[in-house]
Amino acid sequence: MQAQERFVMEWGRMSSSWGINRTMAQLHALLLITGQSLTMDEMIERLHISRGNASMNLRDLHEWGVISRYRHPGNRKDVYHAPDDIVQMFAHVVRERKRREIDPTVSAIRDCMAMVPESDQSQEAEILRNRLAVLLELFEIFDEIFKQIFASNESVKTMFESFSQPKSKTPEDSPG
Amino acid sequence: MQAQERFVMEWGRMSSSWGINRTMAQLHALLLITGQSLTMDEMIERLHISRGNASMNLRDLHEWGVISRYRHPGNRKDVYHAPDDIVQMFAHVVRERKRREIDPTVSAIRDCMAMVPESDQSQEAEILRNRLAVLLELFEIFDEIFKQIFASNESVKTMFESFSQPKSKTPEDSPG
DNA sequence: ATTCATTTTCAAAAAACCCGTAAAATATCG
DNA sequence: CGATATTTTACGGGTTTTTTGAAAATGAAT
Repeated sequence: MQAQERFVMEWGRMSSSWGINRTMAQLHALLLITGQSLTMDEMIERLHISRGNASMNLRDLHEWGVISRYRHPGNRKDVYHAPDDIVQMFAHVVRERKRREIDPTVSAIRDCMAMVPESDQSQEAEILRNRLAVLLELFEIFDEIFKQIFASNESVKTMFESFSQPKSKTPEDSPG
Repeated sequence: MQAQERFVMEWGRMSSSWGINRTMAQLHALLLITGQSLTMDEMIERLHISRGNASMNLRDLHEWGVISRYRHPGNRKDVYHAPDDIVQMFAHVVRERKRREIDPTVSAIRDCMAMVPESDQSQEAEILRNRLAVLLELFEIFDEIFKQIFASNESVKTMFESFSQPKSKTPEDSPG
């Protein structure tokens, strides 16, 4: 399937701009776009990567909560699967990145604010205080917007429909 | 100023998670948080970086449109300055990343869709079509939301106030 | 308990990325 | 123009990140 391959390549190419390694992005893309349950061996073969690389990145993807791992009874091999709801998956990634990357930075900004003595009325200090405050507010706003958008499954659907022109939808298979 | 230093370090640390190199993030942070016009030499000294490194990353920041470069009459040295409106700056960065990173990916996804023959009614093809469509819609939604949020200076301000509790604001200096 | 299939770990190799140096280019002044 | 100040470019080496491959660990089946 030529189109699948193309997508996997593109996803891998794009990943570096966002601080994600190529293999992880490609594994994710593969599961996402095929909708199938795949074994590590199948993915190793399709992506031409080593066993160790696959193992580590699949673990990371699992820790990120964007893929799941099953084992069919009577079969020793694990199979990996991406959830069918891509919108939810997206929301999940954003939530996770916030937790891991934004929240620590917000803490750090608060620390910075605490490091400027109240008594310091210099212009330098005033500017610093102001800019830190604006950044904090910005982060809060994005958090708020995100919460409103992805508050629940329902609202995502609503959003989804109100923002986009309805297009033809096709049914999908389910895990397993 | 201890707090400035701390912020610069934090911004540099965070950058790697987002595909931005440390020096570029630190230069940006420095200009952003001090609100001052600084020369390359001043920044080189504060960040302990080389001339070449500073030059290249300042150029990149300028190409990204997040800093400006002036030269005061009778002075040979360039000075660099970050715009005072941090919210606008943020909007600008998002817009730019969309243009550079998202748009090409959206094109690629369209290409992928075009690669699946209409005639192919296999489940594999249906799923692929569906998922690509969902991704496209997602990108469109985010685009739409972003446009609505940052449609104009005014709406940003409105947003800004409606989403966050009003806090004490301090005046700032202007470029020069 | 042993074997066999599979996954995980980790040290080392490879690749990608970043940065400093110094030479080249550009700009300003006399 | 020539001298001086400053910025830019090129590239070699250093650092970090990613990937490999093989050994160790796991765990299911006999």
